[in-house]
Formats: sequence, C-alpha cells, structure tokens
Amino acid sequence: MNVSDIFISLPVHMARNVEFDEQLAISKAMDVFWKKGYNGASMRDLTEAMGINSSSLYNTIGDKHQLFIKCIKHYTESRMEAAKKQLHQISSPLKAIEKYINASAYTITTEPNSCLAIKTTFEVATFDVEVQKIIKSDNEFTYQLLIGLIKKAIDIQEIKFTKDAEMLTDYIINHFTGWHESFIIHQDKTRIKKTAKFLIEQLNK
Amino acid sequence: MNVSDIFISLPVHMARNVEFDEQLAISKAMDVFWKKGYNGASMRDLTEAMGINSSSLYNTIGDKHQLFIKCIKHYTESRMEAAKKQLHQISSPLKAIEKYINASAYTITTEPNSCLAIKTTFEVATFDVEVQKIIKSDNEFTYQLLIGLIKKAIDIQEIKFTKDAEMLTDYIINHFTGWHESFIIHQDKTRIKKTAKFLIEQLNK
DNA sequence: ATTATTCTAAAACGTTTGTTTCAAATTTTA
DNA sequence: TAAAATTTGAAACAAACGTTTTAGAATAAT
Repeated sequence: MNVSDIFISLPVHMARNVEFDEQLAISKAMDVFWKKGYNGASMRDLTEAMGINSSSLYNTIGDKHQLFIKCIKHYTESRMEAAKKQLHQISSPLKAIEKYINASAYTITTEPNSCLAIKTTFEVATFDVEVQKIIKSDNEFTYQLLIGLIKKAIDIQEIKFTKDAEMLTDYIINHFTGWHESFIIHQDKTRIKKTAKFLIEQLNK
Repeated sequence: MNVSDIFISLPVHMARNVEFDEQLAISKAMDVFWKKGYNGASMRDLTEAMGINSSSLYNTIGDKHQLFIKCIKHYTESRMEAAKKQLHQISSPLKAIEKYINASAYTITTEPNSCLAIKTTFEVATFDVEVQKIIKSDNEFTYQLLIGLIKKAIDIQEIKFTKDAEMLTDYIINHFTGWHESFIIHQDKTRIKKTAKFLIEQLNK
C-alpha cells in the first residue's frame, strides 16, 4: 500500500452539485417549524416551503429531526450574531443592559411568531437531549452576555442594590419568557412596555 | 298537538349507562397531553391511558380536540380552586402575595411536568381560538386574584413604591413563566428560589 | 463523446394517524 | 321475560405520516 491508496475511495468523477441553496432551504423550513412547532409541521409542509423534493432533503440534510436541529441551530446562531452586533461598543454597561431589555421587548411585540427557542423548550426540550443542548447553549450565551455587563455595572457602581450578579442575570432573563406568553395571550404592546420600563427602573435603584 | 308530545323524542327505553368515570378518564387524558403536548399525543396514547375504547370516547366526550378542550378546562379549573383555597383567610394582602409567589415557585420546581397552560399557550394558543379563550380566562383569574391583593396592599400602604397595580400584577405574573422555562433548562431549584426571594424583597421596598 | 457519478422528481413504501363501523354485550322499561 | 335502547370492544377505514425507491436528467472528469 502506498500513500495514494488512502484517497482511492474519494469520487473520481464528481457528478452534479446540489441544486438548491441549503441555507436558504433551512431558513424556509425554520419558518414552518416556527409557526407550527415540531410535531405540528409535516414533511410535506416543510418540503413545499423549502421548494425541494423529499429525496433531495434526505440526500443532503437528513430526516425530519436532523432538519429541525439545523433549523434551531440556525435560529439561535443568527440571534447570537444579532445580539453581538447590537451591544457592540456601548460605553456604559447599565445602558447596554437597558438597551438589551428594550430590544427584547421590541422584538417580542413586533415579530409575527413567538420565540422559536421558547416554543421548542416547552414542546420538545423535555425529552429531546439534542435539542436540550442547543437550547441550553443558547441560554448560556444570553446569560454570559448579560452577566458580563452586570458584573461591570456592579464594579463601577452603576448597579448598587445587589452584589449577586448571577441572581440578577436570571432575574432579568426570566422576564423575556413572561413577555412572550403575555403577548400571545393579550396582544398588548403597552403592557409589556410598562413592565420593561419598571424593570429598568428597578435596576437604577 | 298536546303537551305530552313535546317529550315524545326522549328515549322510552333507557339502556346501558356509561361504564367509565368520565372525570377520571379526562384526568388520565390530561396527563398524556401534559407530557406529550396536543400534537404529540395520539388517540391510541390517550385511549390506552384512559382505559377505554375509542368508540366509547367518541360516543361520550367527542373527538381529539373536544377531549383536549375538556382536559385543559379540567386543568385550569382545578388550579383555580387550589388557588382560592390557598389564599383563603390570610389577613395581610402583602403576605398573601408572598405566599402565592412562593407557592408558585414551589410547584414549578416540584411537579414532574411544566405547566400545561403555558405549554398549550406556546404550542396551539396562537391558532386555536377555543383554546385561546380558556387560556385567557385562566390568566384573567390569576390576574384578578393578584390585582385584588395588590390594590389592598397599596391602600393600606404595605406596598409603597408604586401606585400602578395593573403593571405590578403583570410584572409579578411574568416571572412564573420564566421560572418554568428556567427549570426545564437548568433543573435548578435554587436559581428559582433566589429570584423569587429577590422579587419578594422588591415588593417590600 | 463517453463514462462514472450524483442529483432530482414522482411514485410508492409500510406505519400511524384520527375516526367510524358493526356485531355482541348489557341494561332498562314494559 | 321479551323488546328496545345504548355502550362496548375489535376491527376496519381512508387519509396522512415520515421515509425510501427508482428511473432518468444533469454534470464533472476522462
């Protein structure tokens, strides 16, 4: 055996390339899961929205579950990027926290669907360990982002009423889920804006 | 036509009575929906848990959707009764609020499944108007219960930092949903207890 | 241009879905 | 006790489910 044998299993003739844009297709599938949930979305719903045949889907991305995993990864990753950009270069940590809270309230009361990560948490995260991991790391990202800001704010005494940064981070994050539920039930922006305003006032005490 | 004709359509021969206990069967079905969600629960899952045949189910309760409606009604109604009993005769409004918060935190970190009402809100309440109504009135109950206490607490100056009872009610309720999500993700009781403690401290300012 | 390879579309796959049928069992009224 | 009415269990229903197969179109390398 010589070195070239190692590569003998590689395709000699490279036939057709995949026709469809995988990222675009996943984004389309994500929208379906977002609206209908994991169990509520059928493969026919998905392939129709993606504009591809199920054979292409199974040849490239995989089965329904693998597709779902890619969709929520896509969702959480794009949210992370958006958050990074959003808080990029804000001098005051407390101002950054406030901006993050207001941006969350705005997103919740503006987007057509409630957060896919939260919907997924309540629908399948209890059973599905693979989903659990993604949801957990998404949550951890937000947590680290906020706790960094809170620790800084405590350090420079922008926040004076507590030294427990971990608790305060949890405390703030908890609100977002409640706002989502509230908005589904009442469809009332002002209720959420008022509580967001109050939460920010609390931070300034 | 005489008066007796009005009743002529009523059954003359009353045959068998329904064998199974409907309330018990609905309670069993509720557990299945609670674990698997609406779309995740199959009729075979449900009838097996209920211990009845699907023909009996369709003859008495109705189809899957009607069964689900009865299940979430059962869920919300029993929760309402429990809440009423719980706060029955507590002299101080603020103490009653605190008890309600602590009881919520305890339930969230103790029960095997996350709240059926919240799971339902995120899974189907966006589309299903019948479900929406039930969820909304369940929410309204909690809202009225809390706002009553908060208004009293403001009146007798147990709460001094705000006069906006509506906002504060929303603010408190919002936490519960967040705790549910947090507990699904982290399974950490102390994180929830800490934020509950902090929330109560805020009320005493 | 031929060959090897991969992609795509349509159809079909076996299961499972929610729901209905139907005969047998049961019970009440007469 | 006979007749009428209704529930029950088992089987069957069509439709939809997630997935696979298959034949042919497409394309890169020879």
